[in-house]
Amino acid sequence: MTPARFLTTGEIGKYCGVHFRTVIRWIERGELKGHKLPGRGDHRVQVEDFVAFLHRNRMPIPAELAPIEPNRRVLVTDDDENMARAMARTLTRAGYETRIAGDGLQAGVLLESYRPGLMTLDLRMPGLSGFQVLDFIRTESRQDDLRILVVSALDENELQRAVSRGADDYLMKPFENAELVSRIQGLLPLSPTEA
Amino acid sequence: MTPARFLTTGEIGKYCGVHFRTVIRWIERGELKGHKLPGRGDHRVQVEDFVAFLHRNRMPIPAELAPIEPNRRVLVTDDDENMARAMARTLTRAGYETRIAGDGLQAGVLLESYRPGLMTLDLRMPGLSGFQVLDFIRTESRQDDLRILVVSALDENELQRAVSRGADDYLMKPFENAELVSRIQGLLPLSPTEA
DNA sequence: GTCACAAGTGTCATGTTAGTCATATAATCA
DNA sequence: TGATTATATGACTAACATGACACTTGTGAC
Repeated sequence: MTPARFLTTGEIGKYCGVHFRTVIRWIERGELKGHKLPGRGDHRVQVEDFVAFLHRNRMPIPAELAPIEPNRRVLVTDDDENMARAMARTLTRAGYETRIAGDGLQAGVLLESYRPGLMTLDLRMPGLSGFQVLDFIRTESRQDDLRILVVSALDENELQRAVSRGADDYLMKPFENAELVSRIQGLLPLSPTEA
Repeated sequence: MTPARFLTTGEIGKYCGVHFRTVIRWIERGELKGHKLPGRGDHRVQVEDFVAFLHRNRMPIPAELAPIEPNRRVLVTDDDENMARAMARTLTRAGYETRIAGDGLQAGVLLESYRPGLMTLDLRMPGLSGFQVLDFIRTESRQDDLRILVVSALDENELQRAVSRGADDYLMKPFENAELVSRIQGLLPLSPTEA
């Protein structure tokens, strides 16, 4: 439950690095939507109005006020650029956001900065053992909610082994686009409005 | 709630010894990240962005703006585990904190989660071109203040090229421990109490 | 050396806004 | 309830934005 649906002038002032006196003047000028309470005439601003105000003025939005949108971000890792692009295109059409990582470093950085809800993992990235990757992500990374779909041309035994090491599902190359989408939808469902 | 601290153009001007008019121009030119307030259009800059700006331009950082302990974290990347351990040990003795990344994925994750002030980069990581790494870090990652020390057995020409691609300094293998420490101290100085 | 040029910075004047102070009152907390 | 904190308000002061222009510095051509 969100603790404060409404913000006071003082709170807004702190968020904006501004004196609350200034916030009152913003409200009086109509730049920031708010209302007055009986009594002393305190101002209250709805969080969403404040966020809209911040957005309108290109001001940074504090993380705790940002609306939590469902995670539909997919990180596609594959050193074969064409393959990666094709997968990303398919997923974009299906309603996902995608980023591509062509090597381990990019994958690592994007895992932390892009915070995907799912990553596809090629078990044969150059310089990386896919199993080491799984172990590392499951033990070192703090992303418990990250789904991992292993995509590889290895035989089914290996893929099964990947699942036992921490992958959530697997897909054998070559595969149909529809198959890719359905596997991913199984792991990271989209809400009806997004699909 | 942790409201971000903001600075005005005047405050920044005093910190930098320039007129606030100049600060405004920096912001308009995009060299310093900032945003405007409604009303008069005052600029506000987040402390964190200002510190990054100072770091980028090799300007001294006022102590009161870095209340968080100075960053003395070093990420050692080398696929040769013995080499990595030796470097880490040397740096630990010199007063640094260290983490080791044995492959690109670990390096990427640790770059974002460990937030080192400096990383040593082996130009010959399996599956990674060192130059691609430099490009990627300098363009994609938002860690402007990350120092990169290239450590490699490549010839001097290549190392020079690495510097022109975004590395801050280089060190040829093999090297003496003292040399390693002095290079890193040059890029990421420890305060007297830490040394 | 010097000349021209470009880019960055400081200065000035003007208009507007944001911060400060004092005081009153409501809201919050123990 | 009583004490403390937060907010509102008005008047005043300080700070900032902006445009125009001058000054400084660095660079390259001659």
